[in-house]
Amino acid sequence: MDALERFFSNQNAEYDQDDSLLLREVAYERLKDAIRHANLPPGEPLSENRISKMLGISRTPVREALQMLAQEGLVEIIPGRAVRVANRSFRDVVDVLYIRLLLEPGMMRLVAENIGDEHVAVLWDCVVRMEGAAEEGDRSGWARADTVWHETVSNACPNQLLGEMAMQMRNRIHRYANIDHELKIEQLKLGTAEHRAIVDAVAARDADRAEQAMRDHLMSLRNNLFDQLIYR
Amino acid sequence: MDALERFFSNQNAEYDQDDSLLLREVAYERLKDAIRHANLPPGEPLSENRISKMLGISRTPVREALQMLAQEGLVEIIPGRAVRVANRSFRDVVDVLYIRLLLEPGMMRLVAENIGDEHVAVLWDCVVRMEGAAEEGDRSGWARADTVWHETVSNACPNQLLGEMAMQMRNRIHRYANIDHELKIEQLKLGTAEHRAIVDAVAARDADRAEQAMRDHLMSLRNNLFDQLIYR
DNA sequence: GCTATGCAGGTTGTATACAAGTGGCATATT
DNA sequence: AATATGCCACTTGTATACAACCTGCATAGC
Repeated sequence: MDALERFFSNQNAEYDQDDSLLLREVAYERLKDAIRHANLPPGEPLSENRISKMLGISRTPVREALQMLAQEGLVEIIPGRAVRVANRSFRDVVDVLYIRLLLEPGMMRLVAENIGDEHVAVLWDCVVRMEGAAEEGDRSGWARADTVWHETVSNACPNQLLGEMAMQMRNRIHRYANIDHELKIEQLKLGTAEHRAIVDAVAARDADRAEQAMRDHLMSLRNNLFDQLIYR
Repeated sequence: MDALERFFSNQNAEYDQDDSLLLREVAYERLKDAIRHANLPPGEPLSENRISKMLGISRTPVREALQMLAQEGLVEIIPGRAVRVANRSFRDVVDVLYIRLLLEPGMMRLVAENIGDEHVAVLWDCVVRMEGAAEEGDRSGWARADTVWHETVSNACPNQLLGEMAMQMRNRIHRYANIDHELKIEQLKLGTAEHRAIVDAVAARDADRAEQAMRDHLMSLRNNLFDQLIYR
């Protein structure tokens, strides 16, 4: 029983009621979770046969789920030979961060101009949770709040496609770097402050400031990541 | 025999040697061409069964090709009910153009800093062809040169993912608007001049100017499209 | 004339069967 | 001992079979 099998047998209960009615969606969600949370090493082979048996469904929807994940860059399909957890390089992280720096400041501008009060409230709540988690050194709690924060922003973006693309880009980086467990406490605090600055601007519906604050946040993230990734 | 069937029976010869060895790739390419060049109206139903019979392959690779196209926004899958040529709205065009305005100036900066002389030569060649086509009022010739121009830029981008995303965004708009046949001659000439300005900057490896020239080009395109789309 | 019902054809979703190819290991051979 | 060879388990790719569902139309009933 390897890591993947263990992950699925532990988490069965949670998904039993996840009836999207489309098995490929179920397989997609479960595989995505598995790759992100089961610490599957890059290069780990993903056999369609084994996965379909683990999930109790046939190969067809599993195959389709794997192809979705491939288009998102989470898995790598070597035609006719194998399917593996994507082996992202340092270069990929640099590339994705460059794209995020192009997309997300512009997204934040739209968000600031259109966000509703409920979404602002969620963002504030996330910031509060991040502050608490940073104080307690709770990295995974901080990461969860961070994820909800970014999801909220993407959902609040009136340009739906832009929101989706931003989320996809963020997911790519997080998968590779396992950022959650590598940031120092002081970096969590700094990141929290940056999020707060962004929400400040958004709550004031100040598009210029929101855009710039997001840019600052991403550049800070880039610096942190470079430090982490270069010296290890 | 409907439009789709006619398209496939006319174009069989061209693709007989397109042995990607992966039937889903073949189906993908052929469907993509069909949607873009066979004037399939938005909403046109695409039956997996019929397509697989037309292409002489089974439903499985056709299905997978359709799902790829869905992720690119070219077709729309209504789960359990139908697959149709995507019905893009005016709003989608606005959204995609906003994204292009975020991505492509930044891409142009990278291109200007890294492009090789061969690519520059191709870009010049495209501009020359566009000038000729604009003079002669040859819209489809102009569109072909324009497409090659943008493909070349995307390929010259050292950030590969960024290049791919830019191409995808451009494809979305072109499918919806059928831009080729709607632009006025004067707009072709203006567009050509804008392309020339960009290549000028790129050839001089002037990243700032290239970025701004691309931004100008896209804003001009946006204005043209709005004029076309609003008043019809 | 109008509504409801049911049947028929077609659609997608899923499961399964089959084919072709790969890789690794054990064995045989030099 | 080292290398070559052949087999076997396993992989993906494709084809096909089956089930559930939806849609539209025709018919029956009011």
